[in-house]
Amino acid sequence: MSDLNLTLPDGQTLTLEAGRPWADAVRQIGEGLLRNALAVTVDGVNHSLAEPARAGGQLTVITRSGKGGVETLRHSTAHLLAWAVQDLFPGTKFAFGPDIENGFYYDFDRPEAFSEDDLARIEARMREMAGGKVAIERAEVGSAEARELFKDQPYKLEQIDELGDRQLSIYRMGAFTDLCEGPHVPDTTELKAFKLLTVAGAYWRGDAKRPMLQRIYGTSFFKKKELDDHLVMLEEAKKRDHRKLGRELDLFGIMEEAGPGLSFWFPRGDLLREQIIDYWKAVHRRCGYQTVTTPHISQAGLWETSGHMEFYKENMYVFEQDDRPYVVKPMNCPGHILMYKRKTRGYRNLPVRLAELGTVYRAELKGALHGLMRVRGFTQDDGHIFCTPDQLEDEVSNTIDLVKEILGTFGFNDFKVELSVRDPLNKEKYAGTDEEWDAAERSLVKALEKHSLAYTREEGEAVFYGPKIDVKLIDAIGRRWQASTIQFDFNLPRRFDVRFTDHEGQEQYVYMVHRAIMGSLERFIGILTEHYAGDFPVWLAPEQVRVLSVSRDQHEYAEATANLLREKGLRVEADVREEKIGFKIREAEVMRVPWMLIVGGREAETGQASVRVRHKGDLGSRPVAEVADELLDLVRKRQ
RNA sequence: GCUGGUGUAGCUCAGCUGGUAGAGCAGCUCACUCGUAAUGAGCAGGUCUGGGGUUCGAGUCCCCACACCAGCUCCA
Repeated sequence: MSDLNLTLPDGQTLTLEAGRPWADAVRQIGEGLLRNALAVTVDGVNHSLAEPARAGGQLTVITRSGKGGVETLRHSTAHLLAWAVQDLFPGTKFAFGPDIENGFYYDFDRPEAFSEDDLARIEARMREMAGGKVAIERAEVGSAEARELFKDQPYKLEQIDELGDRQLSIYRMGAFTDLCEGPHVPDTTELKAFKLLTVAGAYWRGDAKRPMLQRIYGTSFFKKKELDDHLVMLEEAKKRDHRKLGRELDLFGIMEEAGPGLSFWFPRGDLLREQIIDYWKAVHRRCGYQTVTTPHISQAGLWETSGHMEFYKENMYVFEQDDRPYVVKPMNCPGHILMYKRKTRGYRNLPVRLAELGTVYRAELKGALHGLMRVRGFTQDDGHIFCTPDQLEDEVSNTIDLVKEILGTFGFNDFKVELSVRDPLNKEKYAGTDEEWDAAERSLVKALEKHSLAYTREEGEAVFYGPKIDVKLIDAIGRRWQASTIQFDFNLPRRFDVRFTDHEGQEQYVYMVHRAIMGSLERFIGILTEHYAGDFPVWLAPEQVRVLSVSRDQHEYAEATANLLREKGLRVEADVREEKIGFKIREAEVMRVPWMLIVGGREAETGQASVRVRHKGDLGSRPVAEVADELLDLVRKRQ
C-alpha cells in the first residue's frame, strides 16, 4: 500500500498508509485531538473518522469545541430526526435537513400534518434510536447508483439531477440514508442533548410557487447544560415579547376594530415615543440635517414618475378623489425630491440633507404581520442626502457616525454590517452607470474602513437602484435585528431629473443617498421593548418617578413632592390611593416605574423621601432635592 | 399570499364523550389607615370572533369568513 501525504493548516505534514481510517491520521497529531474529533476534511471534502483514506491533501480536523463542531452535531441530529420520521411515518418524502443558527430543521412531504403529539413521539423515538450507538457512515456512489437508491424520493432525485454526473456522498445512520456532503459525528452516542421545538410550513427551495413542505425545527448541543441554557433563553425571549409587554405596560397595541398591522400608541407609549422623536430630531439638526414634513397622500402622477405605480402597486393603498387616482405614500423619497427640486442647486450649496419621521403605509402580506415588528403603517426615520460625487465618502462616513451615536445611546454597540453590491454577472438589470456603481461602492468601503467596521460583502444582494450598507444591531440577549441602512439611488435622480450645477457650470445628476438609522420607529420601539425587557431607562420611561404615600396623613406631602419634581421637568405621578404601601409598591414595580419615592411620617417630617429603585428594593431615605438632581442627571446622560 | 395551529369577561385561563357558561386578577361598593412586590367582604361583568349548517338542543360537531400565533415568502 502506498502512503498518502497530508498537510495540516499550520503547514506541518504527515503521512498515512492508504486504506487506513482517517482516525489514524488524527491520532498521529495527538490522542487528545482524536478524543475531541468528529470528522475530517481533506481538500474540502468531508470524511468520517472510520472511513478508509483514499487520497492525501490539505487536512483539517473538525472537533467538538472547534469551528463547525456544534453545526456538525446539529446536522447529525437532523438526520436522526429524519430517521425517526422514516421509521414512524413510512412513505414520507425527504427534502433538506441542514443545521441553522440556533439548531436545525428537516423538511418533509407527507399528506397528513404533523401534530404536537407527533413531535413528542418522534422525539421519543429519536432517543431510543440514538441510545444504540449507531454508526454514521459515509460512502460514495455514482449518480446512477444514487438515482436507484433514492428512486422513491423525488426531492432527492431533483437534487441529484442538479448535481450532474459525478461521485456523490451519502451518509447512513441505521436504516436511514441521506444524500449529504457531511460532515457528521461518528455515531449516535453524541446525540443526547436535543429537543424538537416546532413544526411549520416551508416552501420547497423557498419558492412560493413550489410545494409547501412541513418543517420540523429542533436544536441540539453536546451538553445537557447548554441545551437547558438555550431553552431558558427561549423562555426569556418569550417573556420579553413586545406584544405582551406593550399590553401589560399600557404602551401600544394593535386594535382589531381598526384593522391588522395598524398600531395604536396609548398615552404611556406616546410619551416614550416622543422621547425618541425629540432626541432623534435634536441629533439630526446638530449633524446638519433639515427636518421636513411631506403629505401622507399625493396624486398618483408622482408615483408614476418614481416607478412605484408600475413596480410596487400591489403594496400601495390607491384610491380616487375628484376622479383622480391618489396614493397613500409608501415611501418619503419622492416628496423629498420635490423639496430638493424647488430650487436650482449648485455644488456650493450641497450637500442638502433632508430628514423626516415620515409615516408611510404599505399593504404587507397579511401572514407577514407581527406585532410592531411588521406593520402596514409605520414611521420611517428617513433621510435623503443630495450631494456631489466628491462629497460621497464624507457623507457616508458621517452617516455611519450617526448610526453609531444613535444606536449607541440605546445600548447597542455591537453590530453586524453587510455591504450589498451588484451581481457582476447581471449588470444590465441595475440602474446607473458602471462609474457610478464603482464610485459609490468605493465610498462605502472607504467609510467602513475608516470606522474599522468589520463587514461582509454580499454580491448580488444590492437592490436594482444602488449599492447599500445594512447594519444589524445585536440586542441584550444576542439576537440580531435589521435597523440602519445606507443606500445609494441612481434611479430616482434620473426619473425625476434631479441635478446640480458643477463648478464648470455643467448640469449633472446629483448623487442621492437614502438612509435610515432606526428603520421604523414602531419596529425600533418593539426591539427596544424586548432589549430592555420593558425596563426602559429613566430618560425613556413614560413615568420616571412615582411618589407613594404610606397612609392618609402623607397624601399632601406626597402631592407636594410630586409637584416639586414635575416642576423640575420630570415625569412623575403621585399614588395617594388609600391602599397598603406593599400593594402600591407592587403596582409601581409591575408597571416598571424606574424610581419610587415612598413617603411616610418620618419622611414628611424631615423633607425626605425613601428611595426605591425598580427591582432593587429599598435604598434608604434622602432629601427630595438631592433625589431630583440625581434623576435629572440620569436623564441628561441618557442612562 | 401559502402550510399548520388557536380564538370563552379588560387580562390569564377552566369548561369530559353536544344538555343551555366558570375561576383568579383588573373594575365598582363597603370596611380597614396601613412602612418597602398583592387587606378582607360583597357586587357587577360574556350575541363563547362573525356568519351559515347538522341537531329536540351547539362554547363543544361541520362549512365559510375574519383575527391572532409558529414558520415560509417578502421586507423596514
